[in-house]
Amino acid sequence: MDRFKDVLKASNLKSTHQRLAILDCIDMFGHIDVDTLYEAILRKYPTMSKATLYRNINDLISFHILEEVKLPNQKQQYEIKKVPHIHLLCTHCGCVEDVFVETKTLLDAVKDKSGFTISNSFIVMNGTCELCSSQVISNNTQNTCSLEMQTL
Amino acid sequence: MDRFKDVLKASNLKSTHQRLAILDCIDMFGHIDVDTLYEAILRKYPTMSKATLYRNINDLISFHILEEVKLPNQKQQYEIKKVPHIHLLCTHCGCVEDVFVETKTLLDAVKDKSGFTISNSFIVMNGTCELCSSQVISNNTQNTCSLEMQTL
DNA sequence: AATAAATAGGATAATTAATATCTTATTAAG
DNA sequence: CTTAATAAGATATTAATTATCCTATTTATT
Repeated sequence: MDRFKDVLKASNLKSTHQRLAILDCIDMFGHIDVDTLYEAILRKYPTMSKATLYRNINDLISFHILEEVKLPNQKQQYEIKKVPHIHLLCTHCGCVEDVFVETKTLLDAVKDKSGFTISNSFIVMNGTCELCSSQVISNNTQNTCSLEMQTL
Repeated sequence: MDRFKDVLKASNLKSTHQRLAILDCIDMFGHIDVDTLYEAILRKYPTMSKATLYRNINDLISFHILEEVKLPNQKQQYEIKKVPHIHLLCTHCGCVEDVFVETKTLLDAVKDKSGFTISNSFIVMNGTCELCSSQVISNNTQNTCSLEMQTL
């Protein structure tokens, strides 16, 4: 069940309920900002302090367990660190999708042109997701592609 | 001299000294965060209020004259809006370079795989710039590739 | 299981960042 | 030069983030 226990242990971090809740919740949402995360966690742990949330997010990032996701015109979001991938932000419904596509060709081109040694890339694309495209979206209708959290 | 006067006029925005200073300064630095920008502008306009800076940054963004630049592990930066390009962040000296490389192939691949209609892409790469690569950088030595502002 | 050391959590205060409000000043058009 | 529109500055307010300090929990060891 608690695969994140092992992840924490590997970094010599204690498996507190709060940390596991944070990780499970982020994992479930895929991508989430601090406030939404806090709200969601409060339902399960009404006593969790916001300081604890901020502290843990920062700690988990410094141990490379979490990763920040910076999206244009959006609050900072976080995700479980995984293999490199591209983020797609639907500007209609706000959902964020991951897509795994080969980027080596682009990185090589950039390297050649700039002289930079590239170690990492962060790619975000704006657009319209398949669901939103398939519907005629009225001005005040919004899809909600993002998961609701069922159980923590 | 003041090419930004025309830019402002085109959006029916008044050419105040403050706005021109903000635009000139961002243009000179290329990429800059709010605090550095404020500091730099204070040298020329010691009376400029921070509220004015924030207000103008937001206004200029909404008129697509400025654009936010989100870099990993960095404070939010801003640049003059230009044609789409890739940002390279040197993790040694902190400098940010623009590089103009064809991305259509990647966008098409992402589109095919995801079903998203892509309207915009934001690409940042981390790495080591040419100057830093060419030097043996000791732990506490940092290049300063970023411009110092000479005249505003 | 009980104990103890290390570490993390919670509450709160403090700091920092960003925005809103209101009055005065500046811009730009006539 | 005058005037209407808009922007600036000062300040207050709100929001976001971090620091501090004391208590609680975890985990290794007996």
